[in-house]
Amino acid sequence: MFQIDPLSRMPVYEQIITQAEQLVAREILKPGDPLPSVRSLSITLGINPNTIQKAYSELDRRELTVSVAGKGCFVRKDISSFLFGLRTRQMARFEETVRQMISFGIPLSVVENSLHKLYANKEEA
Amino acid sequence: MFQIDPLSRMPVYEQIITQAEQLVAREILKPGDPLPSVRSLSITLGINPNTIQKAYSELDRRELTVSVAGKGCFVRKDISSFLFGLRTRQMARFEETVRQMISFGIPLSVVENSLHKLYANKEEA
DNA sequence: TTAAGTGTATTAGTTGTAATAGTACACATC
DNA sequence: GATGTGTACTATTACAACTAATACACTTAA
Repeated sequence: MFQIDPLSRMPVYEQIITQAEQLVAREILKPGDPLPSVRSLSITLGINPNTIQKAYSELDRRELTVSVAGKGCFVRKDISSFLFGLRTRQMARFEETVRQMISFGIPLSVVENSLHKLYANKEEA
Repeated sequence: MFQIDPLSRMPVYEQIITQAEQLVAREILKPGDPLPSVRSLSITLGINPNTIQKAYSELDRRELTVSVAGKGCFVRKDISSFLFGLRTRQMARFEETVRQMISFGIPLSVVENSLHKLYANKEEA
């Protein structure tokens, strides 16, 4: 369910955050579903429990999950607020990327071409 | 000519690299033009000379500049190789961003809309 | 020739973040 | 009561970014 690339520059806890967000966005994880427990996931991935906890805390803060002592960490029943925030953040990233393309003089036609090609093959993603 | 945001998560030397690339891409810096000297820029920005040197070394490596001991650091006469690499790297970044949009379920129409709006206002960038 | 200004190299030390390690506490469930 | 859950805390290690200080080689111009 979760996979860590130790060679990536992205911190492990960020990798977990990103993957959890994607699992929910792709509806593999649905509202009410439990995430692996802090300890079990730490064993599965071979990393320290504190690192998992750091990721889960951030997921709580982003209103994707609710963690309850003694029970576990669950995807929120209402994730509309999270999904809105996720899309907003991603659109901001996209706009920043496009502004760079413009400042680098990359023509719109080239960008459009790439965009359509990627969306055409969206099954593969 | 260069401005550093100390609050940014981006390392100072990367900020310098990015800004130099943009200055050349926007033709504010042209082939043959000198960059500020390591020492003068370090004083202007209030940072250590070594940090500037690290940025300039990377710019040399990316074939944007040529540094000559005793003379200075200059934009290469032939920057075609650099510009090609720059566009290639930026396209890769763009594709990664779009893949995330897809995995987050953001519709193509929304992305297209944003893209065209940004390119329509390209003067402002 | 000399002085000043260039890039370059080396070594050392400081700072901040990521991650680990170990322990302890509070809560829920059976 | 035992087990499994999230949470909290401190200490430690590892690494990258950055600073600091110094030295060297080269170019230019007085």
